[in-house]
Amino acid sequence: MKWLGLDWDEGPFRQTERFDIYRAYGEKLLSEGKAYRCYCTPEELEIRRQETIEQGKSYKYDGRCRDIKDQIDKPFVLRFKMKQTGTTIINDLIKGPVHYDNSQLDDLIIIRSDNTPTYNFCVVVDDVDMKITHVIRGDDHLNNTPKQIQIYQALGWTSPQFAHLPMILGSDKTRLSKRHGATSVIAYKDLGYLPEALLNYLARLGWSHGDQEIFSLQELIELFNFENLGKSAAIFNPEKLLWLNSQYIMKMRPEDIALRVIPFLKNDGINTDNIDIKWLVRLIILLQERAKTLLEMSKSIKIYIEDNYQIDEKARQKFLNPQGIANLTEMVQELDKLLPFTAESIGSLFKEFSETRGIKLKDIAQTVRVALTGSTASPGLFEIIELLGKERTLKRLKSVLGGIF
RNA sequence: GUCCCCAUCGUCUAGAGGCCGAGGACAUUGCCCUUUCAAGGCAGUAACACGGGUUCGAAUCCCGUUGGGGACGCCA
Repeated sequence: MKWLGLDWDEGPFRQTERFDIYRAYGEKLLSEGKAYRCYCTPEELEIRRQETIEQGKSYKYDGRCRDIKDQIDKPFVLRFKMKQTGTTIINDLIKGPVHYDNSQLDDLIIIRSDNTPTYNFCVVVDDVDMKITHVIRGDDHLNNTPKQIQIYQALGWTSPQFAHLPMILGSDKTRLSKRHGATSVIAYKDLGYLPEALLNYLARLGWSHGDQEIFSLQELIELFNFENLGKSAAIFNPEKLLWLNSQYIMKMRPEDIALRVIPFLKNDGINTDNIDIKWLVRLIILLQERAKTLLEMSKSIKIYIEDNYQIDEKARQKFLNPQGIANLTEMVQELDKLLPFTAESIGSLFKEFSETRGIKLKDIAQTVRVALTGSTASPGLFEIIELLGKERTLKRLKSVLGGIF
């Protein structure tokens, strides 16, 4: 959450540290006759469960220990006495009213035989104890809610407002979980995603504000509401997240990108201590609209920092052929003479070079690009040359020529 | 199986009975720009699951069907 830029006001609270509170509430319900001791063993329950399933019926605890008056000298759990008639209604902020027939709600265990409380009991007690007004959670909890509502009532408390958000599904349409590829939030950090982008993407999943796609955290805080939340599950779409990430990278200040990309460079074995930040920022400006993630950005930067880049084999065959080498040799001489050494003057030189030789600009440009960066794709060549400077440009080009002859 | 939820382009969504011959975004296709790759611009393909109602009029309301998801633990 911290990585996402999210903050919280209280806690965290550990339920394991609050066991006494839950037990006290359990005792209270027991003494008021709203809960009872159940002596059925897990094994017995399992057998009964199997039997009902075999008969094709839905299992529900039959309440056989409800009316045992005397305390028996056997291990027991505390079960909550659910109403058996009538209806429990959730007035959900998102789903609207949801009705449950009380006859299908069974007496759930609130305290285990080892005297520890169960999840469904803990959350209710916590809400009561901490005077929680709104419970907002995934709609996989919707079915627990009617049971919880009855416990709030038994505790003499009006239940909080509920809002059950739709699930986020994986591309296979099953619930997103640790099992299938569902990368954890922090894994996106390592992949070079910006927390702002991920947060934006997640917020837009199941919620909308007209046609707006990009929201700052501040806007999200101001605009987020229950009315514009959707009811149906959404499928996680990595491509759109990637697009959003690239949008954020394009709009971010290059100085800020520099700060965030440095850890990636370090991670790639680059000594970032002697990097000239101003130079790095200039490079980032050129890379900003081409890199979709910080990781991509880092890989691109590496090419301009380290001179031992690899030349793509296909590119070499296509552009560093005999004609290309001849042109490159002449270009090295021209560049060597060039003053001042700026993107503008370099551009003029290239145009003049191609015109006087009757070749296309892109032919010489691509040849130099491949020699200089190892690839047919890069930011504007003249800017790259300027950024590298005369010395390193010539060093790189000569080394390519040297490697061939 | 039982119960609950949900249903608009491949995906995220706009849509609160007439403004919808359904809008935006991602992806995709074509074109433009161009020293490459991007970015950007323009154009295109593409959806109201189906069947009944209600209404002068339904993507919008009701019912059913189908499909999808979730829950059915001495897990959380």
